[in-house]
Formats: sequence, C-alpha cells, structure tokens
Amino acid sequence: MSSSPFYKETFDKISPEKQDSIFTTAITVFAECGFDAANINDIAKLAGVSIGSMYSYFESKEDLFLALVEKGLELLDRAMNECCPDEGTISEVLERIFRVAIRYTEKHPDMCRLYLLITTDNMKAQTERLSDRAEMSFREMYKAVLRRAVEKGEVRRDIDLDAAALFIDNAVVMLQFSLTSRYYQLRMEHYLGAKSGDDYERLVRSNVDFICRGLGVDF
Amino acid sequence: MSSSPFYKETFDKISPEKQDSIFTTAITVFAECGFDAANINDIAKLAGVSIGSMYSYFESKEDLFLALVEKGLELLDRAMNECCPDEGTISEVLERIFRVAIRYTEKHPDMCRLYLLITTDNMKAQTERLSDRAEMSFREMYKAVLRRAVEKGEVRRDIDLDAAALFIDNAVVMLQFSLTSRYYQLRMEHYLGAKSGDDYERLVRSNVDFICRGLGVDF
Amino acid sequence: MSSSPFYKETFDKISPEKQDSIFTTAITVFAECGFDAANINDIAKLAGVSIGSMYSYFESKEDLFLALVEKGLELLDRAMNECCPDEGTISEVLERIFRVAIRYTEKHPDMCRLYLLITTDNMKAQTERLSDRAEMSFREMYKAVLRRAVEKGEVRRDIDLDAAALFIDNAVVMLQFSLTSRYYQLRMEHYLGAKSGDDYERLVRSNVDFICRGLGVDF
Amino acid sequence: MSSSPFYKETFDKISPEKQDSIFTTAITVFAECGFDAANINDIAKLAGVSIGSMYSYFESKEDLFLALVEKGLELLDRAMNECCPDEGTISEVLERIFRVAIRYTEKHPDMCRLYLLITTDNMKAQTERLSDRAEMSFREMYKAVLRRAVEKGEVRRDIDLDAAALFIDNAVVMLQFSLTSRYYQLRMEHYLGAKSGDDYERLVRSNVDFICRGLGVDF
DNA sequence: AATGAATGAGGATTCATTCAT
DNA sequence: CATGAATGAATCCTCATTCAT
Repeated sequence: MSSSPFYKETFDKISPEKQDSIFTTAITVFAECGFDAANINDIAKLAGVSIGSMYSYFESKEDLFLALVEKGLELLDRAMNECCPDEGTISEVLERIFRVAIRYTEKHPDMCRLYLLITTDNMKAQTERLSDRAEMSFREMYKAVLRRAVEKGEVRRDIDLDAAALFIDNAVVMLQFSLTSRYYQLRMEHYLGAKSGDDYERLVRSNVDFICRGLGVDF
Repeated sequence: MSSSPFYKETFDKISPEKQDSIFTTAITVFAECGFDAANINDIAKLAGVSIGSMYSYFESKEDLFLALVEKGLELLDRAMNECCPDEGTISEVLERIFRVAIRYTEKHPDMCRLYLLITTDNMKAQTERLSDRAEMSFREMYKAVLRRAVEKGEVRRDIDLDAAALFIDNAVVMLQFSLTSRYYQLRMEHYLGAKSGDDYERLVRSNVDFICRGLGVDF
Repeated sequence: MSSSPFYKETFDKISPEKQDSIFTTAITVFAECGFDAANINDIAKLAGVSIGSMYSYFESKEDLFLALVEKGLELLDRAMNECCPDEGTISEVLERIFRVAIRYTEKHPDMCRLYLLITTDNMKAQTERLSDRAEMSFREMYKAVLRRAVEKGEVRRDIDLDAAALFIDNAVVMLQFSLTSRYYQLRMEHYLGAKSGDDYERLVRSNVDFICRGLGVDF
Repeated sequence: MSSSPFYKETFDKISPEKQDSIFTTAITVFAECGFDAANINDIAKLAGVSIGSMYSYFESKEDLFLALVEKGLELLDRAMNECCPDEGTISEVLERIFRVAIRYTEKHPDMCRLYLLITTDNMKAQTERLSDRAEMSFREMYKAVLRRAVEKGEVRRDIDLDAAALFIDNAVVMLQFSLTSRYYQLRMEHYLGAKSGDDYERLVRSNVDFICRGLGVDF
C-alpha cells in the first residue's frame, strides 16, 4: 500500500516480471561485486531495462540497493514468522527457527550476502536510512518466545532474557553467514571439518542444544 | 622477521614511525570508506608519503589492504594468546577471553571494521590470498581450552566440542562487531537497550554465563 | 556496412562530421606523438568530444588507433585500385601506380606516418589483430599486373615474379615514407639533393625506369 | 677519441663489460617495447646498474637511446665497409653488400628494430640530433660503386645514378626490415611464400639480379 | 514513459628524474 | 662515485547521473 521510500511510483506501475528481473539481477550483481564496484549501467543492461528507466524507478544507486535489502528483509521476516513461535516446546521452536533460516539462506544466498554488505561501516549512511523501515519483527519474536518459555517454566527465571534473545539472533546470523560467505564458510570448516556446511542436521542440532542448555532448558 | 607477501622489502627499511603513520592512516580510511571507495592517493597524502613511495612499499591497493589486515590479525592473535588458557576454571578463562576481546576492540576499532570488510564476498579473491597467512591460533586455543575442561570434568562429555568452539568464536566475533559497527551496535541496543554497549560487565557476564551453561558447566 | 571490430556500434550512429573530426584529430595526434605518447583525453578534447563518449565509441586507445589505420588502409586500397591495371603498357601502369601513391601521400601524410608506426615491433600485438582485416588488395594487383605483362611479352619470362612484385611494393612504400617521414626525407635528400622531394616527375620517372629495366622491359 | 654527445665522460670510465651490459640490455628493451614504453629503471635493474649511475652516464632516456643507435650505426657502417667495393664486378659487389646486410641483421636484430623506431616521426627531435653524428659512409659507398661501374662500362651511362643509389639503399633497408620486423616479415611472406625469410640465397639473388638489370648491367 | 548517448570528475598506477646518504 | 628511495605529474579508463529525443 504505502510505497517504499526507496523507489518511485513509476516502479509500482511496471509489470511484476520486470520488477522481478530488476531485483534479481541487481541482487546478483551487488552480491558479486559489493556496493561500490557494482555498475548500475550493467545491472540495467542485464535486467533488460534502459538506465534511463532505471533512474525513473530509483532515485540513485543507493536507493536501488536499499530497495533490494528492504525487500529481502521483508521476505526474511515473513519466512521467520512461519516458525509458529507458539507451538511446541522452546526446543522445537528453536529447531524450526534454524530450519527456516537455513531454507531462506539456500533460497536467497545473494540476499544474505547483501546483509553482510550493509553490516559494513562504510554503508553507515545507508544503514541509518534503512533501520527505520526494516521490518525485523522476528527480533520481537525471539523475545516473545523466550518470555513464554519462562512463563511455561521451560527456561530458568534468573537468565538475562534480552541477552539470550541477542544470543539466538547471533547464532542465526552467524549460521546464515557461514552458509553464504566464502570467508565464514572456510571458518566453519576450520572448526567443524570439510563439507560441514552440508550437514544441516548437525548444524541445527548443535545450535539448538547449545542454546537450550544456555537457557537452562531440560531436554 | 620473515617478510610479508603483502609489502615489499622497501617497507621494512623505513622508520617505524612512518610505517605506523601509513598503517594507521590506511586503516582509518579503509574503515571509513570501505575497500573500493578508499582512495590511495588520499591515504598517501594523509600519511605524509608520496604515492610513488606508497607504490614502492606496496604492489597495489589490495596488497596495502591485506598487509593491514595481516598485521591486525597478528595483533589480535597475540592479544588473544595472553588469555592464559591454562590458568583457572573454564569460566575464568572465558571471562578473560571476552575481556581481552573487548580491550582489543576498544584499542583497534577501525581494525575490527576491516575484519567486517574482508568477510564480504566481493573480497573473496583477497580473502583467499590471506587465509594462508593469517595467524589465528586462538581458534586452536578455543578447542584446546574445551578439551582440557572436559578432561578436568568441568564440561559435559557428550557435547560437540568443535561446534562449541565455533560457538565461542561466534560470540567473540559478534561482540566485537557490536562494539565497532554502527549496524551491529544499533542491533545490540535493540536487544539490550540504549548505551548497553558501554556496560562491559553485563556483556562479559551474559556471554560467559550463557556459554558456560551451554557447555554444561556447574557454576 | 559491416561494422569494424575496432569501433562500437555507437560510433556508427553519430554524424559523419563528428566521425571525421575524431578521425582527423586522432590521426594527427598519433602521427605527431606516436602511439604511447598520444593522449586520448587530449584527442577527445581537440575533437570536441568528451572522453566518456570516446570510450563509448572505442573500447580502448588501441582500438581507436586500429580503427584509424583500418580506415586509412581501406582508403589507400581504394585509391590504388583506381590505377586501371589493365590499361596500357606495364610502364604506363607503373607510372599510374606511383602517381596515385604520391597523391595519396600528399592527401594523407599523417596517415602514412601511422603506417610507419605499425611497422614498429612494439606494435606487434596490434599489428597481428589488424592483419586479418587490412584490405591490401593492391598487393594482389601488383602480382596480376606482372603476370599479364609476362603474357603480353612485355616482361622477361625468366624473372622471379613474386620477388618483382615485392620490389614494386618496396619502391612504393619507400617513396611514401620519403615523402612523409622527416627521417626518410632527409635520407632522400642526401641521395637526390635538397628539395628533391618536390620533384615528383623525377621521382616517378626514376622509379618507373628502374623497375622497368629490372623487369627486362623494352621501353 | 672524441666522446659521443650522447653519453657523459663517466661512461667512458666504467669497464667495457658493464658498458656492454648496459647497451645490450637497453637495446633489447627498447626493441621490445619501443621508446616510450621502455622503462629506464627496468633497464638499469636488468643491466645490474643503479638508476643513479645510469643518470651519471646518460643525461636522459633520450640520450641513452641515441647513444645506442649511434653505436649500432657505427657497427653497421663498419660492417658495410667490409664489402670491398673495389673488388670484382658490380654484380659481385652488390652480392657482397646484401650478404653483409643479412649477416648484420642476423647478428643484431634488436638493433635493426631500433632503426625502425627512429624512422618514426614522433622521434623527429631525436633523429635530428642524430643525423649530424651518424656515420653512414656506406651511402657514399653506394654512389662510389655506381660511379666506378659506369666508368668501367658495366652500367649504362644514361641512368640517374643518385636515384639508383637510393634504390640500392631502399632494397637493403627493406630487406633488413623484412628480416627483423614481424610486420614486414608477414608482408614478405605474402609475396614470396612462407619461410621465404630463411631462403637467403633467393633473397640475395633476386635483389642482385633485379638491381643489375635496373642498372642495365649485362650478366 | 522510455531510451541511451553524453558527460567529466575521479582514481589506480607508472616512471623519468632528483638528491641525500 | 654509487646508490636507490622519493617524488608527483601524467594517463587510461570507469561509471553515476542527466537530458534531449
């Protein structure tokens, strides 16, 4: 309904196919090259759009980038909300969270690479602009899940819940990075052995178990 | 002693002050702008060196960058090795690890921003070149600490030690990023509240406690 | 019609005036400075074109240069083909060849200087790229003229025709260089006396006579 | 005795081996890269001399280059003077000239590539400086040989002797270029067939025969 | 609305030459 | 006299953005 601050109205009017083509192409290129090295003219060409049009859709390179990230964050958020945070034990919820995170990462690896990019401090200005918009309700979900688990007596009462929520987010984020960034992949393999990135069961299990113990869950 | 593959012999010959000036300036600029946006000519000017000299010290912008990171990683490694991994309980060792990490981060915030940069996938090629060189013996330390704690009966025997070591590294890395990157700082404040980044005691405590519980340590 | 491999489609689209301005300017500058010392930005400025445009017309400095030479060679070839190689005695044909060569040299002296440039071995790579394209059908013409002259009984049968054709080409090439390159001009004046370069009649006459005798022609 | 205007006295004082090393290296590099692209610092390094010394021997890059050419021209001149222009028939003298030229070309191919370079008009300034110095007494020799042949009745009296001398020089020059420059080599092979550059007998024969007929020599 | 040609500031890198040691 | 570190102007090329059609 309310259009994004990162693209102009004209973008709303073009066909979803073209929108998708632009987004997909741009994500790939930005993920491949990084923000600075990415070339808008190339993106336009690859997406089958004139740069003229590109600039009628997006105010600037930065806006295109942010529109991408916003869209990806929305998708991630939607995916994470399918974790049914209210069903089952905390251990089961956590398991679902990690599975969803992995599935999303597999489906949108380039998008995940973009998250790494915005993390970088030379994107400070852009990041600032984004933080108002970015739907990241899953962060609230983490907290809610923990609160409920405490109420249900699954989790120890004396635990710093906010810190624990951050811990869970950390684990999710690092897992995603380990599955998408070459650098973190190498690092994971250093700890877990070669091809460890393919053993999803172990990844899910070790994360869930570690966090559950960290939360004082009996399981 | 053994010279780095990232700088030329000439760099060894100049005064430590000048070396330092170049490194400090370059770290600041790269941290500020990112690899692509950083301007070598500016770095040279700021460091009080002619670009001609700059290129007589470093083969390329990339090499300068990698020399920086290599140096920083060496420093980090040396710092982490001062954690006395053999003294005291696992809880005490972990506490020391986090305190050292925080101190390093405070002392070299720009360096930490550079770590974020190399994580990015458009730095893949550079990262690859680095991985052979990068001293990261603290990674082995994490594993050793855990093994010894198991032997001493501090840590449960049924735990996936490799995964646990990765977990510790994750926590350290995310803590460092939270203290240096604007993006992660905002994120931490979302979870822990404003100014939470200044409350080192809480950060250390929550990390150590969570990990210790995750390891099944009685404390 | 068929576009050259040395310039892009965009170059085809601009006005012939602008094309000509670019070519003329570039030829002058390259002839003046040589390939390496020539400055593309200067050429662009002199031609009244932005460098951005320049690079949208030509992939590189090298391509600009080769486009020039290709064009010049085409022109030379077309000019040489107007020698009516089938009309008159071999002596008359040769005379026409030299006159045409001189006229072309007078009209495109800078172009001739470029031929000298590509001759140079540090242009090896470029020359190689050119040789597939370069129209030099006049070389076949020389051979054809000689064959016909033999058939007509004008030229001795026992002569090495291929070597003779090369001889004619040598004479043409050296004449052109003597009229365009300061170095060869000085050399010619050493042999023929000052201002000899202006005495076209003598040049044509001595060349034709010498070659005809060399071919065993009665005249 | 009188030192060259192209190098300083200091150059005279160093060992002939070092002199030779510098000359040989420089010739190779200039022949390979051309004047502009050649790098004096590289030449110095390759020759085992510091650039500091290089500049104490030669005023500038240009002077180094000219000193090279001057030396080469001297050598060529000396070689050509071994043709015994007074012995035997004109045909025999010519044959000796071509053989000497070929031998010189084989021995100093890089030097011959340098001749091509100075021919180029962007070397105008340098060439001018050279022409005063360059020993090219073989040019006088050509004229003398012809005069004597006329006197001996070998050559027709009605021939333009100066033009004929130029013709001979042209043939020698083009032969040398055909044996050293990739461009002219290809051109020769177009006329004479592949590997024709190796058939020295044919080259000598066709040149001598053609010129002799051109001179009206009975043979 | 769409196009894509045009712009030109910007930036990594090279290299002839100087000069302090 | 020899050295080689230092200099910085110069150059090729890129690309975000504009705007006439």
